[in-house]
Amino acid sequence: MEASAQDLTPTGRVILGMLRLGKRTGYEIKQIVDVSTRFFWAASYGQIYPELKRLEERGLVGSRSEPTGGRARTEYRLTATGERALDDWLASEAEPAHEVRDEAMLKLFFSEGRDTEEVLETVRALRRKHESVVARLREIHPEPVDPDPGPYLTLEYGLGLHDWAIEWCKRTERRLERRLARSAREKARV
Amino acid sequence: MEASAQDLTPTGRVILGMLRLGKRTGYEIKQIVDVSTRFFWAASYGQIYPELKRLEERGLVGSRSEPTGGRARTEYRLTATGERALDDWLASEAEPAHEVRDEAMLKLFFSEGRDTEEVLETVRALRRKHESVVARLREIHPEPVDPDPGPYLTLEYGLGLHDWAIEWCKRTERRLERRLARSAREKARV
DNA sequence: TGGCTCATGTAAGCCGTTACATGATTTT
DNA sequence: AAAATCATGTAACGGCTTACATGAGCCA
Repeated sequence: MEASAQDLTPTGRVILGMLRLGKRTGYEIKQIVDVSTRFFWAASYGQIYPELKRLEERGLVGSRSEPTGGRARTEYRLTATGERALDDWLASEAEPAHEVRDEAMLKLFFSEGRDTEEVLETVRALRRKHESVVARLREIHPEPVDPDPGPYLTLEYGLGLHDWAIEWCKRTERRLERRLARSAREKARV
Repeated sequence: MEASAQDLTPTGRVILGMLRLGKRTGYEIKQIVDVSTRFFWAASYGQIYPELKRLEERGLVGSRSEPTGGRARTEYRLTATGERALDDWLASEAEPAHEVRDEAMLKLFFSEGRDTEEVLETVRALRRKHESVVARLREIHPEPVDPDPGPYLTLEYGLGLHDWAIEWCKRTERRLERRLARSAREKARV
């Protein structure tokens, strides 16, 4: 039985993809993940190093010791099997995983009856969060040009999505501010 | 030492929140999560039942056996301490967790050089996915009216967000279709 | 009477983060 | 000389999903 796309672990996918993009060491993979896919797919050292070894055992990657002076360093590359597994995964029509954990939304869900001022602070914090993501995304590529699929496409998606979220926050903040002003007026009347 | 908001586990938060909304059994909590928060915060039986027991040990919830005929059934309710923990969490200014795992985006990130037709299929599948989410969200509340924070606010967010994603997919599909037509013309010329 | 819903739980396993440990090289 | 960066790894723990196991009540 051939190793198929379904056998790739989540972190295995990132690793194979990054190796094809020319990354070589576990360290390098982690660095690039942290400024690219981590906005929709993170990976930690605790996953990357063990997974590289497992991928090697399964023949999807090969390794070579390439120290920098006295500093240990292992370069990895895709094998033909690994490349096939990557392509199979990319072409696979299995329902792609999509998970979200958004604590701010969970707070808002349970916010009926809370002080408007407090809720407002939750929304403002959420907006600031999305703004900081947008800022970091803009740093990555200040001048998007490449119309092809690949890193630019997902960057553009991220920018658009977080921009939308910022606008939603602003609208919601205005709504809550009006509520606040209204209840202040009512209080004054009493 | 008082139990503070920081001690609440992720699932613990959902449970306390749902109990305040009037849910009573683990089963009921799971049912409601599956048609509400699960779009931004899921929970499974394997987490809910053990967590209810832990919350009880810590005094944040209380339980009472309330069988339906011969069918075992345990009703839970918030204690004063639990209510305080919930409020503390809602008001806490700790950076709220925000995690995304979007396999479709990961595929697109690694899609440089893939057949345009294949990439197009990935984007179409993504659009269908968002469309099905929007369809399910619309079923929940066909006529949103409530302007207050709470379930309606997050529903509105979900609808807007997934709608935005659908539009992005459509734009991207058109872009890729043009690319496909262009390369078909070029091939014809050769 | 058969299937669905209500209801509770456990066990195995996967996946992941954090913190720790180590040490060389490069930059300031 | 110190701090940052390059580089690799492990251990402990947390959290979650899936599958399994069980059984009562309700409806067609």
